[in-house]
Amino acid sequence: MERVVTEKDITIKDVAKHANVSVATVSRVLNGLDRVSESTRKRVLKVIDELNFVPNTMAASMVKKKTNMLSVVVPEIQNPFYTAVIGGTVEVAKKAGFFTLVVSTNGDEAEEAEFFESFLSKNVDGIILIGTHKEAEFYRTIRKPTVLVDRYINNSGLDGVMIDNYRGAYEATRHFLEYGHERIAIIDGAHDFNDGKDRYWGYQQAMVEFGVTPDPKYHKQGSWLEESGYRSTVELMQSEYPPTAIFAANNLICQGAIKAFRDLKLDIGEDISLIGFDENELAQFVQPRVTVVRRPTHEMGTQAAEMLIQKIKENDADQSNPKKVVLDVELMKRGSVKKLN
Amino acid sequence: MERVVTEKDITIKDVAKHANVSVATVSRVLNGLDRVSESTRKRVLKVIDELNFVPNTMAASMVKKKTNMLSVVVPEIQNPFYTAVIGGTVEVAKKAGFFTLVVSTNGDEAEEAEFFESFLSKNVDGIILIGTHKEAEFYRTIRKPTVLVDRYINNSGLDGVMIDNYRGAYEATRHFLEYGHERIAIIDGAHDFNDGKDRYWGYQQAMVEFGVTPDPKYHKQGSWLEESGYRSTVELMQSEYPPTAIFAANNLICQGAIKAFRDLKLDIGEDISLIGFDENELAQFVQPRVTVVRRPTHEMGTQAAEMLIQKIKENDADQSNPKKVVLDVELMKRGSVKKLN
DNA sequence: ATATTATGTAAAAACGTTATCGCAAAGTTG
DNA sequence: CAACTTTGCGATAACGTTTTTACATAATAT
Repeated sequence: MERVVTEKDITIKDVAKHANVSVATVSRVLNGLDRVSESTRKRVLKVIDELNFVPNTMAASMVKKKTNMLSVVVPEIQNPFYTAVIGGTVEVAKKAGFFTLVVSTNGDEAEEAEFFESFLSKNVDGIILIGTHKEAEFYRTIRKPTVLVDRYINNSGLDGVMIDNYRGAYEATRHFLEYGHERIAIIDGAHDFNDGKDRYWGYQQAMVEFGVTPDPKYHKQGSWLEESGYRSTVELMQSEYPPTAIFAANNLICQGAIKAFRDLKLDIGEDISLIGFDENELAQFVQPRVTVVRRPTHEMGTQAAEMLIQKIKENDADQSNPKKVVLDVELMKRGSVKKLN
Repeated sequence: MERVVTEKDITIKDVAKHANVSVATVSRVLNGLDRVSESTRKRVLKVIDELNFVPNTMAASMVKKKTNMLSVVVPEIQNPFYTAVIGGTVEVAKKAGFFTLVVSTNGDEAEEAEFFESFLSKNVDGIILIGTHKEAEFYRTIRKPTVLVDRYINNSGLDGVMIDNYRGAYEATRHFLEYGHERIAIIDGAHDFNDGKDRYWGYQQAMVEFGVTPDPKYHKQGSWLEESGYRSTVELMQSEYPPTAIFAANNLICQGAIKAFRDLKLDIGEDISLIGFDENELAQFVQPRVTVVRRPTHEMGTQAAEMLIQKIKENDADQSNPKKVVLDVELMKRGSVKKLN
């Protein structure tokens, strides 16, 4: 049986032998930091090409203690918000010569922990993390340059790129109020992280400022998923005093609400006013389109990657003085809010 | 300044020293293949815990020549079809003890090639690939267990998990024909890969079988993106003899068509009949919902991962006898096709 | 009691690189 | 032309594991 010689068997030693130089020299031409005469450089390069040699980066990074890999850890790879963030980080990482590994934890603390125990977390040069763990303790044990995205954990000691959730919700609610709404409902999920809390808080603040007392029956708290948004919307609209306006605190809840209105035969912008948080497919589809709080998803990814790479270059895993960046949100006014005054 | 001792400095040697055993013994308890007396096992384990030792998997895999990592390479991480496949592979990979690295090539041949030159491709135990390259030559140089998904490249020598694109398109078209349609249009993109070709082919076959000659003006070939689907739909509907039915050959094109109908104020299932390929958000939203050809996206991922892991275990990078699995598609009949007869 | 086999462990050689020394040969200075 | 500097390269020690070989000691068989 004929045996095919695969490239992986060829090492730097073979190259050295064929080129009549030492392995050190081959390594030098490979990395190009040290001076090598032009003639030997050419010769070595030629042999490398002939033998189809590809260096074993694993061995290299063992001694260099660098892998040129980042990883970005997200709760859910199917959510467009997260893929947008991923897109951003991959983009800048690549420019800086880093490869990006994507890990999805399914929002499960155990899976997240498992990742940090694994091969990856140890050999990656840095981590971009949209965390699932709630306690700061977990984050403090991370011994790697790390940047949190979206959800910031107080006392985690880590850098973070966030958006102003408070202001986003505040602006949305104020928009309702300025258009004369008072029976304004908010649909959100668990307040496990700051983002959720802040959105609720922003909503409340705006209400209070306009002299409207937030009514608990207009706060529907379920999960952050579409189905929950659907159910909450139906309940609200079928209650005795249905709201005239609904703030859907994330993209999936908003989609649920839109579907509910479709099934309840309620016209958005007419029978009911709606503002969503984050862009989503349906918000852009229905007529009139739905006003949403937009955040710079892609930019969150690029920002985080830039900060992380900076940290890596400075060899900085220091957790004593975390840097936080807050990006701005924007209220995309479209036709889903009816003017009552 | 107080110096924090980080875990990464602790090696198997330290453990050995503290436990009064040799490094070999520590390795043995770590891997558990060799017999170690219960007492020393306990002792070593205790030290490992105390010192917070975590083995450097990089070093390990260098000698083992195994990393327990797979990678899945997709053209576009934002497309839900691909994320579904990813979800499937990650699921079974994890069960088998493999970590999955996700790489997105943006449908760019150069980026794909770059990946195969990089660290990852060399140190991963196997690859699941939704390829971007068109020539078989590229695939024949891959010296790793690899399974192609969705797009099969003839003569690549690689295993593949595909679906029956031909039959999917055939069934869709036949459905139109059986409901009395004759002016049936197809909107697709470039025929770069088999999937696209086969879908067009299936459409044509059905037409011919029903004695309807496919009219070239009803074949709109643009890109596979939403915008192109939108434009093609508008052109078709504004032409002199608009079709009564449209087959949108992928998820994005279908979304484009739905948006076009909205803007043209055409009622789906009434003014125009529509069948899409692949599930999508809008197809499930509009009323009536849109009939689509459904393929088992998640299962494509799980199947591929199973085949790959099998191959890895058998240490099989043989390209002489590729195994192909073709999964079945299903026509999800909903309300978007009007009966004309 | 002796020969045989099983058990538990240590020592050392890999794995494929890079980094540190060190030493010739060639180039530069005064 | 002697005394330095460069320049170019080879030897070799890391890096942190696993694997192989070898060798005691304990258990079992005859």
